[in-house]
Amino acid sequence: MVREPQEHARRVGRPRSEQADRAIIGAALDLFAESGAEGLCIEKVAARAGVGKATIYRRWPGKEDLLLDALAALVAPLPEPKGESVRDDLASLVEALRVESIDPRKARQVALLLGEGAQYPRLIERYVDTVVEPRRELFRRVLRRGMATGELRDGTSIEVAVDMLTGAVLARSRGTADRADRAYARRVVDELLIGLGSR
Amino acid sequence: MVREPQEHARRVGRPRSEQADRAIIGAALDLFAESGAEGLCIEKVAARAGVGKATIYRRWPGKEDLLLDALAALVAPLPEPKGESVRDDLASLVEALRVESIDPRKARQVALLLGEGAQYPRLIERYVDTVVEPRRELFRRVLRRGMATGELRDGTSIEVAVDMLTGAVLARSRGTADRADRAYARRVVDELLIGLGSR
Amino acid sequence: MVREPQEHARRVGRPRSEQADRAIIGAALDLFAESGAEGLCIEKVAARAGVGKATIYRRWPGKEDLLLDALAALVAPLPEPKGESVRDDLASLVEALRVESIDPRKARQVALLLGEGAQYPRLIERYVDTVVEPRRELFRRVLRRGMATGELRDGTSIEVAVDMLTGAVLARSRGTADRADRAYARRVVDELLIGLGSR
Amino acid sequence: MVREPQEHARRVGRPRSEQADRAIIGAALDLFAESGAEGLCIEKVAARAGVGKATIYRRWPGKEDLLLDALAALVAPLPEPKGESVRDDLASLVEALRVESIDPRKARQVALLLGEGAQYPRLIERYVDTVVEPRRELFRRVLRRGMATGELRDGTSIEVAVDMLTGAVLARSRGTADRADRAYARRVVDELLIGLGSR
DNA sequence: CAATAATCGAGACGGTACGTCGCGTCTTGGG
DNA sequence: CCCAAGACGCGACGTACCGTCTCGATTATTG
Repeated sequence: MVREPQEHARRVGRPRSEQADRAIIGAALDLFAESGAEGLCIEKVAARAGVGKATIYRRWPGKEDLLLDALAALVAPLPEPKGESVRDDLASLVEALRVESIDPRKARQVALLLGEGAQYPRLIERYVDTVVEPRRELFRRVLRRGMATGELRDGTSIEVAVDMLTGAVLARSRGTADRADRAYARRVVDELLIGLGSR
Repeated sequence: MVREPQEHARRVGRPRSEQADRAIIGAALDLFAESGAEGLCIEKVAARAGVGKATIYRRWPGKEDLLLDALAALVAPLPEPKGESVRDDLASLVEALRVESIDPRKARQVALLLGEGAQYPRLIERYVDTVVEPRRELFRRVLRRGMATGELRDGTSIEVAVDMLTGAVLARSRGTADRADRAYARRVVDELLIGLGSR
Repeated sequence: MVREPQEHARRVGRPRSEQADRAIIGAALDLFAESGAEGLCIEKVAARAGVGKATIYRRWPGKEDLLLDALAALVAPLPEPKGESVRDDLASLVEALRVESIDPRKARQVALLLGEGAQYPRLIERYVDTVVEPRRELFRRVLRRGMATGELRDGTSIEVAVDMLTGAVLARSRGTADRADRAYARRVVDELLIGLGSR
Repeated sequence: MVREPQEHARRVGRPRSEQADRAIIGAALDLFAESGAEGLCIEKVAARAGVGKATIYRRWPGKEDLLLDALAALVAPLPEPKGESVRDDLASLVEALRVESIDPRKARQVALLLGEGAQYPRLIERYVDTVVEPRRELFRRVLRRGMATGELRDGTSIEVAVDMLTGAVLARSRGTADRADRAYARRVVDELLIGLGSR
């Protein structure tokens, strides 16, 4: 007899409706886009999704959790580095972050997690695992490759470099004026590669 | 006619109680520290401060505004650069940011403003003016001085450098693991000064 | 100085709105009349009364309590006995009960109290004190007068007689067929006065 | 073609489980006894009976119907009159009613039907047919026998007499104080037989 | 010094959303 | 066709806060 390949035993009872899943996530994203995190309330999500409130609470314990899952559906993968030039690859990654940071939905997503992390450590942990870490790993791979090919100086701290590259976009996204433009990514990468120090 | 030396005309009637002001701010900070922005509600602030709700609404239009004022009371000035070495000055500024970022109250403050900015542009604007900009200016002054003294390479982009220095701390403050340690600030500054590129 | 005639110290804060009181009771009676105890829900009462739910819950702990107070507004006093003939007086009291028992609202009121008494002993107690007992006392006074004037036999048990007179109406009000008619009250009184036994 | 002797055509497929029937009725009675009609809900009945909700709805259209059937299981037949003395027979019937009325489950049963009758006329009708009428008929038979044997006065109204005898117990069961005691039944019967009037 | 006027605490007001519970129906896989 | 399990849309529950609005009682300034 063949072992059951599924991780969990098949649940008894009526299975959850995937259509309801989709309707809820869709309604949540709509409402979030229209009126932000404050304006998102379970009652309206349920009404717009054509779903009972209990159907939502059966899946998520509260609105933050729902919102997180909904926003996760928005996470677009960063572009795969082309592998030709470390400078170009880093710039295209930073540029992708910059483009995302202009979307106010992404900004709120980051803030939600950054701010409520202390209250919902489980959520932030999952977000870091599924979103932040894979993206940092992309940067790391490029940086390691650069050190291997000699494009980058030996002995550089990869983690610190990742912090500066991704953090620059975060720092710029605060405030409404002086938004980063298309040239921003390249300038960040160049400054970091060349170094501020005189030689 | 004599010019009124005060900004606003002197009001008749009973003046507002400064004791109430202090009690409200104190209660708001307590509650924010205990349960975060979500857990902070005017009714609890009023109850804890021993104050009527109207006394709060007479001063602030809503909870965000109250919260912002309360949090502003927490903003500590960054250390004044000593002016000896650009490398040391930058490191001490970054270190001050890092220390702040460990305080969950500060993390929430940043996040609240970063995330709800789109909904409350007036608030974020004021925050940027009164908190963010003065701090960036400190970094700028050190960087300009470095370029003047020759410690820093000419032609570097000051704004981009500020982004990377301050953003690195932001990037690190996401997630709970791999918290930045005391040596972090110096490493960030050194990597940036030396540059990642090989030469 | 004159003693304060009010039983309780004047409450601080905004006093409760008597208009809200009336609107709530009115809406509750309307809904009860339309759809019975099952159909009466606080949410609808609030909506029809143009009142927040909290305004109701501030006054009554739940729907039973509200309903009881609302129904108490329906209690009409029994007719005062004329004092001429015991037979006539009893008949007119029984007739008043019979007329009431035809009103389905009264029937439900009785049933609510009779049935849920075990769950809400406080309520049934108050109902008995304010409604049942005063009415029984009316019967008792007539019966005592009859014994004093010689219209009634000495040694009769007043409580038992009250039970039979009022209970007959209760017994008849069960079921929909064979409703008691106008002559019913007199027949009950006559049968009881004459006695069933042959002599 | 052979006539089907059973009332309903024999159904194909798996027959209904009699064990489920019993478990449901038992659970319903338990819950009714514990928390009254309000506290009885199908979900709890199903859970306690170890039965799916559909299994209940396959048998009864709603909770009232289930409750009625469950309560019918509680109806004990009144004692058969011995036929020796009308006075004794009536007293034993009234006494049986009195004993029943002390059981709070019976009181609620009566109230449920008395009060919700207007909303569920089908139910009250069936209850009157199957429970009330047979009991009244017992009283009637005794009273008719009494008139035949001369123990009772000719011309008495049997229906009115039944109302008074059974209603007295109803009237007494309202309120918690002054519960009827063992001697109550005999006193009711005697007062009625002798009559209140002086002679 | 009395009148005026804004503030104070308390708490009720009409609302909105919360998260829970129960309804009666429907949908699984299995007997 | 029945069964246990449990999800479904629905709607009422009772609670918590929102921001506003009276209350009677306190202060200051003004006439």
